Amino acid sequence: MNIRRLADHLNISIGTVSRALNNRPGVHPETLEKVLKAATELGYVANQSGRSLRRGATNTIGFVIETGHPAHQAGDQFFYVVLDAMNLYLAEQRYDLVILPCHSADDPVEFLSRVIARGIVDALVMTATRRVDHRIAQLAKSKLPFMTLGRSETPGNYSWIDLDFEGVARRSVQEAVKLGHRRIAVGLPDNDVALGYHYKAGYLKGLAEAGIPVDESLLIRVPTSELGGFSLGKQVAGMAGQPTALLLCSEVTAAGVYAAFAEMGIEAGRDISVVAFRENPLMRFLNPAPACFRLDLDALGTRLGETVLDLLSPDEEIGRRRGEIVPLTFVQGKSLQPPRNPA
Amino acid sequence: MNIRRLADHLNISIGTVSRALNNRPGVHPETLEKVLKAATELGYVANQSGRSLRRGATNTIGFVIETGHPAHQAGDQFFYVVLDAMNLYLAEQRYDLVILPCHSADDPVEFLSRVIARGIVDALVMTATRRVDHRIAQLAKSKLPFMTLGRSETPGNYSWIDLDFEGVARRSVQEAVKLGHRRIAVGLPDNDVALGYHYKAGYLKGLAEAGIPVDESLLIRVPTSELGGFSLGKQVAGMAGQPTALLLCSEVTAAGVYAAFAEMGIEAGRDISVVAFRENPLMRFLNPAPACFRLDLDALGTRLGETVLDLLSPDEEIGRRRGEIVPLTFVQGKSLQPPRNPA
DNA sequence: CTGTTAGCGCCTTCAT
DNA sequence: ATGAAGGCGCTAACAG
Repeated sequence: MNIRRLADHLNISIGTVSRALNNRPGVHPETLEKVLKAATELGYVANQSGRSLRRGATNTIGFVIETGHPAHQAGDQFFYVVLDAMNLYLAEQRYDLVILPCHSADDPVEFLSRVIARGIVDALVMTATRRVDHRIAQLAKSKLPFMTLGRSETPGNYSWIDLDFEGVARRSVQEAVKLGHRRIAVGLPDNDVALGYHYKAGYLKGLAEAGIPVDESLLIRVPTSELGGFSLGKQVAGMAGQPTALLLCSEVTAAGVYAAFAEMGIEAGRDISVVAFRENPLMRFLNPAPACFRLDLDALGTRLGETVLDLLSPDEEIGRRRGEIVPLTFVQGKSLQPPRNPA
Repeated sequence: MNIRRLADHLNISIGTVSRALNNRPGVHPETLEKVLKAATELGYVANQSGRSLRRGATNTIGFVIETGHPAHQAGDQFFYVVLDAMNLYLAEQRYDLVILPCHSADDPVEFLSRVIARGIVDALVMTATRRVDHRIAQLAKSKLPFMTLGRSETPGNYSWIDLDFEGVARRSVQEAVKLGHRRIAVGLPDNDVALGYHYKAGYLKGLAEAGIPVDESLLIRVPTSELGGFSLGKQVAGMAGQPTALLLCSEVTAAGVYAAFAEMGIEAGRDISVVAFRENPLMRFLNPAPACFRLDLDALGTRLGETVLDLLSPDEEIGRRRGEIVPLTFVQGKSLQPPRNPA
């Protein structure tokens, strides 16, 4: 079923049918109704290729994920919830959302070249942003509008939304210090992902404010995974001058840390305080409950949708590229308690 | 950059350029080389809309997910690993993979109508299959080839791949019975998802083989989530005639069950034996280690890719629709031990 | 308000 | 081995 057959069926021209279907002005109300009715009955939906070719736009937003990247194996439903809310918003604005998976054996930059050149989307949302991100340089050269979830230091004409990793780290230090902690360890990602740098910056700022000197041995880099968390827990608990608190920049590592502690007979809070990152359903099942930070995933998804569509606005002010930092709320938990021998 | 500009740049016709780029026979080797070189240099990639419109095919496979559906919030990296392997295979066959997310406020059937009619993919992989699945009826009416991950009872001309839920349940019963268990409870999904029926069938078969009468109160339906598992654990532990073993058809519920047991001072294996479903990284951190089943996600992803491309084969035998059940391997764990008071 | 028509980028058939 | 030209389905500009 194409527009010609639909038009023939109605004995009118394809031009009128097209106008009717696209809500263009200047169609007789009666004709409009007839067209819409017939389209529904015959199950007509405009062919995307024809429309895109003609319009030079696809009305589709691409969400790029790297299926091999640890940020996406983070486990819980983070992306599902965010995507759901984002998709809902985009649908209201008559945009489609497709997820473009870049597999682990592919080069992310080449992958993007193809996406850009083939013109399958009008704008992109990038994830797993690195501090220095070649994909951003690549996109900046093209004319395809894009935004990133996560800041990068690579310049370019794009918008971004980032979680307040720096604020979370700083607040975590403050909460620990308030209870008397002075030897505070931190688990950081072992790759170039941007959030690691911001988290570290917040940690350092927090220490500086409290007048605590930095001990490099307390900055521990591990893979962002359960296993990484396990290793982190073992390392921290086995250190010569055992820290009294441990801060985490990822929720998946928390389970690993708890498991390592369990094996060693260490209890979070009582022996070593733990501040996790994002509150998630799994945390409900860690005992004692981890102190962590709450994030409205639904609002984040909607905001992503708004921001990416703003990129396409002809209005210069709306279309202006902008950055936005999403705050998280501290949630008290039994994993954070005064140290046994306050300094 | 389009094919015309590339052709002009080379001072040859677009027909020749197209032939060269598509590996068609009858292009002078020298010309071929020149074209490929220029295409790389100028960053030319065929526009997808133009190509699709002309060819009537997109060289793209769609993977449909429902972002609001519990099957996808299952937590761990199941889909990421499967998608990565599938994508890799498809890329080798020069196909692209896109993920099409159907959001929770959308009607899955309407969503598919749009996907079908707009012609954005050549074939679909469906997930979260229901026992009675309207989407399958819908797709069967269309001419779009598709396959499902998970069987359904809805008829249609499609291929499917399913995990051996029935075999897993039956084997779980056998292992429990072998150790002396007779009161064996089972956690089932509280919705129409197909796997629940197969798991139940295997459970019943296992009981029948062991000559154990069915006690309906031991079939417990809970949401497929950590919280559902938590509720399940509480129910099982609190029952009048407490079961000595509990079988799970989903890995996410395991964490919840363990948490519920922990709160009640019950230890898996010692007090109530537990057989979980799929072995995953998180299980590493449940204590005592759950008995479960191993699945090669990588192989599953590749197999999905092969199966979906087979649908498009002009060779009648290769293109034949077929069903395939993927076996899982039993992995012993300390959560499965003889009951304290063997029957 | 409606009909006609050009052309988006590409591939393929036909002619050379 | 290459060039020329039609047409996939659609929308927008123009003519009526």
